[in-house]
Amino acid sequence: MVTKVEKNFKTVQFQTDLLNWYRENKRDLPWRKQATPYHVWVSEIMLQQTRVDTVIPYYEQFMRLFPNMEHLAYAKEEAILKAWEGLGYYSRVRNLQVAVREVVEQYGGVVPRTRKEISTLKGIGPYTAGAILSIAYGQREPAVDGNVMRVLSRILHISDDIRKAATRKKFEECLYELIDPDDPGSFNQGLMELGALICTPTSPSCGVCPVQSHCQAFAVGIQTSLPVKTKKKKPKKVAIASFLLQDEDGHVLIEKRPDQGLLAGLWQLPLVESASDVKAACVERYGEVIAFEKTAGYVKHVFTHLVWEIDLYKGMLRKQDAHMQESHRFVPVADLEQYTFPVSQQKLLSYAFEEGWL
DNA sequence: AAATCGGGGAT
DNA sequence: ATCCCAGATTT
Repeated sequence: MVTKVEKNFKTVQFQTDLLNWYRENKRDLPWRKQATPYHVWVSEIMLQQTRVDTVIPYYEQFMRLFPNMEHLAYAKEEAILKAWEGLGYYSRVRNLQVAVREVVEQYGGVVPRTRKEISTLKGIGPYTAGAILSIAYGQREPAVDGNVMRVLSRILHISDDIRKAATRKKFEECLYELIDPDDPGSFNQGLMELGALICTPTSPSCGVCPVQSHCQAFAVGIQTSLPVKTKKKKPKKVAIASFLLQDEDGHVLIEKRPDQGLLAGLWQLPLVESASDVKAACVERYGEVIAFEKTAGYVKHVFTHLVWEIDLYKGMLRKQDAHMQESHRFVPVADLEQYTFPVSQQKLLSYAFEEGWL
């Protein structure tokens, strides 16, 4: 067997120190009340790239709406998207439903217990597989997220770029040696909790760290220069013209986005990207527009890899003149809340309400 | 290996 | 402004 962790590392003492601290200091989080595979699964999907405080209310509502795998498996897509509205990375909830259906229909309702099998499920990658297996099933499997890489890069003084995929594997190999054999779930959560509460990115609280004596970075005073992470390039700007188009009854035209790609399947005010002649673009798509005007409405919305700079235009469209497409719908203002809108669109709609246009 | 996929909070 | 967050999937 190849050893990844240095011989003089006091593994058992480290496990004890971490677990004692975790048991005393762990936060009282809703998904820790019931650690069934389904509860852990839902929480871990929501927590991907998303902060604990953001997730809590979504998690509680989601478990009320879909209390078990059968409920989620047979829920309508509109219902699961609505429950995810505002949380971001919407493919997560679609993948979750696909995977839950597979468990219900192919695995007899039992979440698979092996890394190999569970990893075939949509949306379950290396981290989530390890989290479910260790927390719900008590298996000695690593769960390497951003917290764990930061904590371990400091404790073990690992300087590999954590943005590279190979680096995550290196941490997993270390963890197969380090992980506590008696309580792997608490050990993994302890590492993450330590990263969230003590071993924070810019100003770690090393003075009160329960594993300070094990930390090689602290020993030489370089904890704040770890982990090493190459920075990524800035998002690209995209000019957007959004249209608030109402018919003679005051119904609003909304559009369903394609089922692939950015914000897939969510609803929005009709929009065009980088049009030189906005009114012409609007008329070409939807037919003759009355009282078309640019409003003072403007929304800047930042995604991970691009920035939408949205100008809001408004006008009236007669139902009989409108070029209607399958993806579009005129809806009464009171019905808007039934649809799932991304945050950028919620900002636009809020503005329209404030102006008294809706 | 690099790009895509949301949104919010801390610094 | 920049980084980070209990990452996974697609290209």
